[in-house]
Amino acid sequence: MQSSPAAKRSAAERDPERTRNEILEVATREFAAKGYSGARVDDMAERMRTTKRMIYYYFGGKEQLFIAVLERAYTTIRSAERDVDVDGLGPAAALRRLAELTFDHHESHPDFLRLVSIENIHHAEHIAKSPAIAELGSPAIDVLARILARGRAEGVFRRDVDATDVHMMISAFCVFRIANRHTFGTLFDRDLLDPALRERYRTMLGDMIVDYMSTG
Amino acid sequence: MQSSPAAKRSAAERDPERTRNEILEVATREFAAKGYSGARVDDMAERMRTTKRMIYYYFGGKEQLFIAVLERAYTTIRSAERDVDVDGLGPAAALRRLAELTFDHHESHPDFLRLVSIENIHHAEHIAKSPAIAELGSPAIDVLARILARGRAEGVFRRDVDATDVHMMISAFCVFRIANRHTFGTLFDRDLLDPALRERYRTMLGDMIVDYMSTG
Amino acid sequence: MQSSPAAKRSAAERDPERTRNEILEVATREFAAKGYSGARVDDMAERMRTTKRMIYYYFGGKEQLFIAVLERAYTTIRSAERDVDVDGLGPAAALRRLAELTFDHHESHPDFLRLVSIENIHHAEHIAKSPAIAELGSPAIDVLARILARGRAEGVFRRDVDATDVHMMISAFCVFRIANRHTFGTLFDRDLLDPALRERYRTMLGDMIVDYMSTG
Amino acid sequence: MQSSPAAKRSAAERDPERTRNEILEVATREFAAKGYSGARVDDMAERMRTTKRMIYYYFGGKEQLFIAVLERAYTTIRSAERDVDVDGLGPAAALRRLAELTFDHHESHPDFLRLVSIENIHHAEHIAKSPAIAELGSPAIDVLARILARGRAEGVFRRDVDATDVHMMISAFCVFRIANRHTFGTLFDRDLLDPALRERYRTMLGDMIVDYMSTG
DNA sequence: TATGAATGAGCTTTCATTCAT
DNA sequence: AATGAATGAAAGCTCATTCAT
Repeated sequence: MQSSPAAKRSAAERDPERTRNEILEVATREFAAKGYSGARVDDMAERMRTTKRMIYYYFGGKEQLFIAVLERAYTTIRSAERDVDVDGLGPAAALRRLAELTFDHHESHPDFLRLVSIENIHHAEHIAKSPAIAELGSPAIDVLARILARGRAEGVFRRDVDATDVHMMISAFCVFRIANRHTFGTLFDRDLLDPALRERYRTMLGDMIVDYMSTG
Repeated sequence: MQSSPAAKRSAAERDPERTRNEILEVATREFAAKGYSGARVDDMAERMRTTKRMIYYYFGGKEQLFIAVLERAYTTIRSAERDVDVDGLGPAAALRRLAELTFDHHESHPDFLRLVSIENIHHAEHIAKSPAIAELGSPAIDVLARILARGRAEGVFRRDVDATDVHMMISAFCVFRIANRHTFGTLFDRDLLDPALRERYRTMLGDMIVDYMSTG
Repeated sequence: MQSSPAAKRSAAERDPERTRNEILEVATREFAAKGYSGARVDDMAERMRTTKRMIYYYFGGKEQLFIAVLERAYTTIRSAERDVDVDGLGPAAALRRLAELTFDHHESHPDFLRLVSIENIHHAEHIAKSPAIAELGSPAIDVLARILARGRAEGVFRRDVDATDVHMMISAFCVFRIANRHTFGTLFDRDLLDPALRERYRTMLGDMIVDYMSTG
Repeated sequence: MQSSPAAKRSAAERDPERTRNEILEVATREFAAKGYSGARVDDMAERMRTTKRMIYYYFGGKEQLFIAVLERAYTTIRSAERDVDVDGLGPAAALRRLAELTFDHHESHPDFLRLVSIENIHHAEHIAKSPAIAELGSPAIDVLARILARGRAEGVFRRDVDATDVHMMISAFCVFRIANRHTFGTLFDRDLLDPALRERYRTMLGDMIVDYMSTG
C-alpha cells in the first residue's frame, strides 16, 4: 500500500526544512490538481522522499496542510505585489503595469488560482483560520490607491472608483482566463492560455482598465 | 443501516419525472455546496423523499448524476440568453443590456457558477462527456456578434475585438463577483454580493464594457 | 489484513437480527476481555461471519457498539432481578435469596462485571448516553425495599438502612469477588472463583447481610 | 513535531530522581484517568517538564512505566497498613479500626483503586511481572490474623473465618464505593462519595464487619 | 545522562456501489 | 419501476517506539 521507505532516501536526509518544503510542494500540486476533498494524502506521499507519516508529523493533518499550502501561495503573490515598481511612470502607465503584474503572476502560477477557486468552493473557511494570511495585507491595493490618487490629481482618471473595486476588475479578468480556462475552452472552442493569444489578452486587460478609468 | 424508507413517501408517489427532478435539485445543491469530490451521495439521499438506491436507478452513479446536474444548469442559462431582446436598442445600450443579463443571471443562480468552478477544478472532464451541453450552442455569443457588427457599422464601436473575447470580458467580471466572493470578502473585507453594492457593480460592468468598445 | 469475505458465509444469510446478535456477542467478549480502548474492531470482525463493515452498518461506530453491548448486559441482569420470587419467604430468608440471586448472576455472567468495571474507568459516560439503560429501572432495589419494610414491621430487621445502601453492600461483595479476582488472586494467593470455595462465599454473603440487618 | 523542549526547563534541572518522580506522578494520573490502553504516552509527555523521550530513557516503555506506577501505588498502601496501630484496642475496636484504615486510605487515594480496576481488566498481568509487588507482603492480613486470633480467644468473635476472607469482605465494601462510583451514581442516583454520606458509610462498614464476626 | 527527529504498523471510519429480489 | 440489505476498497489518522548523535 505504502511504498517501501527503504526505497526512499532516509527521511530527506534529516533536513527538516527541506522535508517540509518538499511536502508543501507536492501537496500544492496535489490539492491544485484534485481539489481539497479529491486530494489524497496517500498520493502525495507516493511522490515524496518521505512517508505519509511525516505529513502528519509536520502539519498535523490534511486540513492544516492545505492551510499551509495556501499560506505559501499567498505569501508568494503578496511578495510579488510588494516588489512592483511603478515610480517613474505616469498614472495610466503605472495602472497598466500593475495590471500586467497580476496578469503575469497568475499566468506563471496556475496552481495558485486553482487553489483560490478550491478555497472559494469551501467558502474560504481555511484562509479564515490562518492569521498568517490576514497579516500579509494587500500591497496591490495600497499601490493601486496611490496610483489612482495621482491619476485623479493629474486629471487623467475621471472615474471616482476605489482601489478595491479596480483591483477586483483587474483580478476578474486575470482570474477568469486561468480559472475558467477548461469550461470556456470546451464550450467556446478557445484556449484562453494559447501562447499565441497571450499578448492580445495582456493588451486587452490594460486597455480595458485604462479606458474605464479615463472615461466618465 | 439507512433511514427507514417507510418514513419517506413511497417513491415520490410513483411519478418518475418528479422523482428525477427532486434528485437533480438536491444534487445540484449538494454538489454546489461541497464540490464534486466533497459531495456525498448519502447526504443527498437524506434530503430526498426517495432512497439512495434511486440515484443509481435513475442516473447510474455519482459522475453521471453530476453530468446531469451540469446539463440542467447550462440549459437554464442558455435559455435565458436565447430570450434576451435587444432589438430596439442602439449598439451601446444593447451591449450593456446583454452584459446585465449575464450579471443578473449569475446573481440569481449562485449554484450555477459554483458548479462551473467545480467543473474547472476537474478540467471540464464532465461537460466534455456530455453531447447535450455542446448542442446547446452559445446564444450569447451569437447575439453579441450581431451587436458588435452593428456597432462597428455605425462607428460606435472602434475596437476590433471578436465576440468571444467580449463575452469573456463580461463573464470574467460577473463570474468573479460570485465565484471569488468568499476569498475576496475575507481578504479585502468587502462583500461583493452586498445588496447595497449591487447597482454600483452592475453599472461598473456596463461602463467597463462600453468604454472599452468605444475607445481605441 | 481482513479475512476474505468469500470465506465467510454470505452476510449471515441475510438475517439482520441474527447478524446484529452475533456482532453483539462477539463485541461483548472483545470489550470484556480488553477494555473499551484496548478492544479492536478488526479483532471482532475476524471472529464473525460478517465483515467489519457491518459493525458500522448496524451500530455506527465503536462507541455506539459499546453502548449497545452495555444495554444488552444491563437488560439481562435487570430481567433476572425482575424474575426473583421471594413471596413465600420470611424477611431474612428473602433477603438472603435476593443476595444469592446477585451472587449467582454475577458468577454466571463474568463479562457483565468486567463491562461495568470498564465503564467505571470511563466515568460511566456511555451508560449516561443510553436512555434505554435508565429506563430499565432497578427491580432489585424495589424488591429489597419491600423485604426491608416487612422485616422492620415484623421486628426482624433492627437496622434502619435504606434499600439502596443494602443493595450496595450486597453488590460490593459480589462484584469484588469477580472484578478483583485477578489482583486478589495474585497478591493473596487465593482464587476467589475457585469452585471449591463457592458455597463458602455464598453463605458468607448471606450471613453478612442478615447479621448486619438483624443487629443494631 | 513535538512541543519545543526549549520551553521546558532543561531536563528537570539534571535531577534524575526528581525527573523520575515527576514522570511517575503524571503517568499515575494519566493511567488512572484513561486506563492502560486508553492512556497516551504523548499526553503524559505534554504534562511534564521533560520530553516523551525521557519516559523511554527512564522506564523503557509504556508497559514498564505502568508496572512502576503500580509498584509505587502498592508500596504506599502497604506502608500505611504496616503503620496501623491497634495495640491498645479490644478485638472488635481493633477490627473496626483496621477496616476504617482501608476505608480512609481508599478514599484519599482514588487513583489507586482505579489502577487496581484497570489491572484487573488486564488480568493482573502487570503485577505478575513485578517481583517488587510480591515482596511487599500483606501487612493488613497479618494484622488481621492477630486480631482475629485474639478475638476468638476472648470469645468475642464467634465466626471461624480466615483473615484473607475478612480482608476480602472489608476490601469489597471499600473498593466498591470508589471503583463503582460512576455507574452506581448514574443508575441509582446516589453519589457514594458525597461527603455528607461519608460517616454513614464508614460506620456501616465497621458495623457490618463486627456484626458478622460477632454472630454465628 | 540526555535528546530532537523520525517512523512502521495498525487504527477507526467512510464512500460509492452492487446484490438479490 | 423499484428497493432493503450489504460491502470491498481505501481514506485519514494515531500510537508506541527507535534512530542517530
